[in-house]
Amino acid sequence: MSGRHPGSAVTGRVVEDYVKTIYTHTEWQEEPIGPSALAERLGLAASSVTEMVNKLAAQGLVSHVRYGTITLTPAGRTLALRMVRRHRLIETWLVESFGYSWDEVHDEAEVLEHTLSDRLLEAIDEQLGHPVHDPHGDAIPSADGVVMRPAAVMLRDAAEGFVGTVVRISDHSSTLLRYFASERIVLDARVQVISSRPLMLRVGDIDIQLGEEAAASIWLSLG
Amino acid sequence: MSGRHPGSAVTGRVVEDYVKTIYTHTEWQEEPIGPSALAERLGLAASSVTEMVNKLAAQGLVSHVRYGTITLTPAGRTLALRMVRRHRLIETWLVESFGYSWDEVHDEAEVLEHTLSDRLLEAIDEQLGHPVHDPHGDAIPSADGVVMRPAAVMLRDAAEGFVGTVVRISDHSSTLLRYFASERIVLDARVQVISSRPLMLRVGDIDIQLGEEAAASIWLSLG
DNA sequence: GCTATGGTTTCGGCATGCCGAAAACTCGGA
DNA sequence: TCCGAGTTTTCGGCATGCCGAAACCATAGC
Repeated sequence: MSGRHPGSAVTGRVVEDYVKTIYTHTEWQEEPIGPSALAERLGLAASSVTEMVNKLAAQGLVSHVRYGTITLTPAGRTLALRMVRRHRLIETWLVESFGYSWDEVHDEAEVLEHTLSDRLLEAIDEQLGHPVHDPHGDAIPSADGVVMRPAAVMLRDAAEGFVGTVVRISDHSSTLLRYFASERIVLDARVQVISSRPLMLRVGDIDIQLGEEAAASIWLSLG
Repeated sequence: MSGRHPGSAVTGRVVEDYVKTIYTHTEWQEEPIGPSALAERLGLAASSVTEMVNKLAAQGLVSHVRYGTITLTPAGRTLALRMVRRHRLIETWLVESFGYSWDEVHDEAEVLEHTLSDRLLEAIDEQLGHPVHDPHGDAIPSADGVVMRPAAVMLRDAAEGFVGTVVRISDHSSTLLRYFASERIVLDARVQVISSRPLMLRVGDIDIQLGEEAAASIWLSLG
């Protein structure tokens, strides 16, 4: 659009989604994301992603060397944190104020994170009492971009016999989320790793066997 | 877009805005809207409107004869009422639950009306106790498209000496809205028409002179 | 009845974002 | 070192919605 002078901060649904997705990929995993994984997450063709990433790079939100991975610049990270904050605050709000269950909030938050005004969002934050994590246990960055995160291990990597409380459950799959809830695997639940292969988890006095995806979806408190 | 089989109900921000604007034009005025007036209201070029109106007509939302005016079909009216309901419920909610003043809600509602899910909207309706009009006095259609509207005269058309209560204030201009508030011209205020040309209005024990635009922005109860 | 004026429509163009196919590249294994 | 499988990028295309300029129409006034 011609009405945008060069160098101005260009946002918009699409930019916001790319940047947020790039950020969340590295939130619980070290290696930066590549075009095909990003395309996968966004539900787009790889060619579309390459194209868009070039535009993001031109706007200084992302750095990307040809045939390499994609990382956020400080400006990109700031925008990403802003979007993550919005998403998680909205999820929390839907659960607290409207009785959504935590496997239902994702889609609605995905839309609203782009459309609520700052004013409304801060009013919601206020009403909620400035929560620091959402119903899944994911950290809610503060308005100025500070993230508080508890030390945690992924269940998959926890040693046999390890005892801890659940501090995070990935919201990647609604099905899994519902399953966990039905098995009493919820935030702050005390659990014990009985065995690693196959993975057996004791919750209360019940032992549950979990698969690969599940084991990569739960984080336990460390210390 | 290829993924849409012919004849399916196509919605989307743009369609929703056109249809809603066509509807609200005739809400307090009889003659149907023409392309240039519609373009004016939407902030678009007339040529863009002609184009889009053709698409709406092809989808059965609107009827339009070349060089003539634009009217809603039953399907179009249904969609329009849905959008009006959403807009006004959201405005009411922002005022009631977040302390927005009524001259501040419009822009936010303009965005959110397209993005809140039905579920969230109905939850909000519930929390508000199913209001039948918004903070300006505009009717909120019910979920099944029924509109309750009080009998009213536009202030401009009220006879000298007429006494009534304010049942509607047009939200067309924020400036005007703020002015009215400062003069105690609010919903349910009891007012008297002292003279017509120039228009003098008595509110409480104060007489206020109003201009053309103001006189076309206020409706008084009839009977 | 004719024409001028103003609203309406057509047309070519542009920007954004997406796609699939084909070309370009990387890197591990032989 | 060379090859090939798997990624990444390029390229032409498409859909949506918008614009301005030019062509078109309706009708009021003469």
